[in-house]
Amino acid sequence: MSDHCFADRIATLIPLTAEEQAAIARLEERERPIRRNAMVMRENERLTEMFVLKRGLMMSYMILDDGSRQILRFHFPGDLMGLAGLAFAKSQETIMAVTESVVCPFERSHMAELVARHPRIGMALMALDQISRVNLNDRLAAVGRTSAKARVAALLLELRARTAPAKDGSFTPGVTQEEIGDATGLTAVHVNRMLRQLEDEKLIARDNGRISVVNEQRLMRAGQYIDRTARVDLSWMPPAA
Amino acid sequence: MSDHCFADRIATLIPLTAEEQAAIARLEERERPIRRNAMVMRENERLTEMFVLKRGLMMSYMILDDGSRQILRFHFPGDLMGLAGLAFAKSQETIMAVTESVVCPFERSHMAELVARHPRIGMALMALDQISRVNLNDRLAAVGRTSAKARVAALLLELRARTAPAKDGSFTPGVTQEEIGDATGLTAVHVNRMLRQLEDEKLIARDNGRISVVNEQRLMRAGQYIDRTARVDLSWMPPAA
DNA sequence: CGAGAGTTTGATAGTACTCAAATTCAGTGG
DNA sequence: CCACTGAATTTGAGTACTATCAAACTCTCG
Repeated sequence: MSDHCFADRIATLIPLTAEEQAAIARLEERERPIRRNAMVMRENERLTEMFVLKRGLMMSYMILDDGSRQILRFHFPGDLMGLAGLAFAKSQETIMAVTESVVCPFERSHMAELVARHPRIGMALMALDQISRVNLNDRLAAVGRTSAKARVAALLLELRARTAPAKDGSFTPGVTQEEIGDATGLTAVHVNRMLRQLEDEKLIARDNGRISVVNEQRLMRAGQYIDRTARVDLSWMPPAA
Repeated sequence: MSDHCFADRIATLIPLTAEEQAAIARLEERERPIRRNAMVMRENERLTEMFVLKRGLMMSYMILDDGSRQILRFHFPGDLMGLAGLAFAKSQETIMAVTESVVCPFERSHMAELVARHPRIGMALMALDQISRVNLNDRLAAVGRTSAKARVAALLLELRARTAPAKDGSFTPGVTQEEIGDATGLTAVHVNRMLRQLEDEKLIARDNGRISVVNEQRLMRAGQYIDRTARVDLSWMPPAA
């Protein structure tokens, strides 16, 4: 299973005391299954909750005036969703399940209480959020300044990094080509052509939706991909009280 | 003067006790003047500090493999700079002065102590940071899904909103057309053409670097601009202890 | 087997880029 | 005070990348 609880995620950053773990676990007391294409949050809807994604794949997106969609972020198990709404009365984005998913909803005031009682968790939360912001920075740079092929290559690598790959190394992105396009600022048609090109150049192989990375080095170069996760450093954080 | 201290900024979100104000003020004890084009933080440089921008205009950017630049964010007086590095050992971005500026540097461990002692400030800090993230979301959507003209229009409106305009309503963006291009994912040449087009359509007027918004309604529509600042809501925050 | 979502391919159009050069402007030194 | 300089802006011509439109194809699921 690819279930992940939030405490596990935070624990990858800093060691947690048993008490802290228990406090975080209280955010995840309720579980709610979400069907494919169902939304847990809608643009302009009144905001009260946040969510931890327990299982599945979800995404945040915005719809523009002309009806086009920009996917801002994909959410993977263990991710906190809806933090961006912290300062707003209404949601700025829609959060939808790309595949069958399970989320744990909680009131944002619970988050406030948790942080008030456990400031270290608050700092860890901020750090976690900054990691996802850096990801957003990378995405902006890709969309603003790299070719269509590079953007598709980079997104494939990102999806692979966060999806449990099969033992042969292949993985199922779980997203349609249209979704890849909406995340990278391209049309579905052009995404398809870029995938074919990557395949023709033997950087990837495709078999009915499954994708294998054939030449990781070249694919990473093609996508100007940087793995930030290797460089996380929270050594400056004060130790547990 | 366009000086702004950080406490003022936070105070626009939530009321602060005198003690909280004093604690925040301690982050700003040192001031450092920064010349135009000077950097306070470089990509891949070891990270230890964060900054509050006291005066001037600065920006964060990344340089890609081919040497092109993506501006991620402009910083205005009162903004906290460098928070994105919170979880990393090395900087992911460069922060440079667009105009003469003054910053207040402090160690990130000071930030950790501040938040540990004043959890409410921590929450406010997170909220503040989410506001800037929503801005980044908007930028991504603009770059990914809107026309060149729309992106330039949106950026002009953003710059105007955060720059003290003259009494005739005109303002000086303070950025070159090349910088506008690097922020919006366009070339300087094309930015120039879009400005001319906006001028020809009487949405803006230009006079030697100064820009006046002639038809705000149409410019906002052209840029699909949404003013998020009006919708900030922190009423759920617990009151001061 | 039929239906619908998703993918693939072809032909054409259009937006934005590249390259090159002229022009304006602010600052500097003679 | 003026020529000089480099940065920034402006304009033109040609090109390339990506979008659009349309249709065929494949796969899954009921």
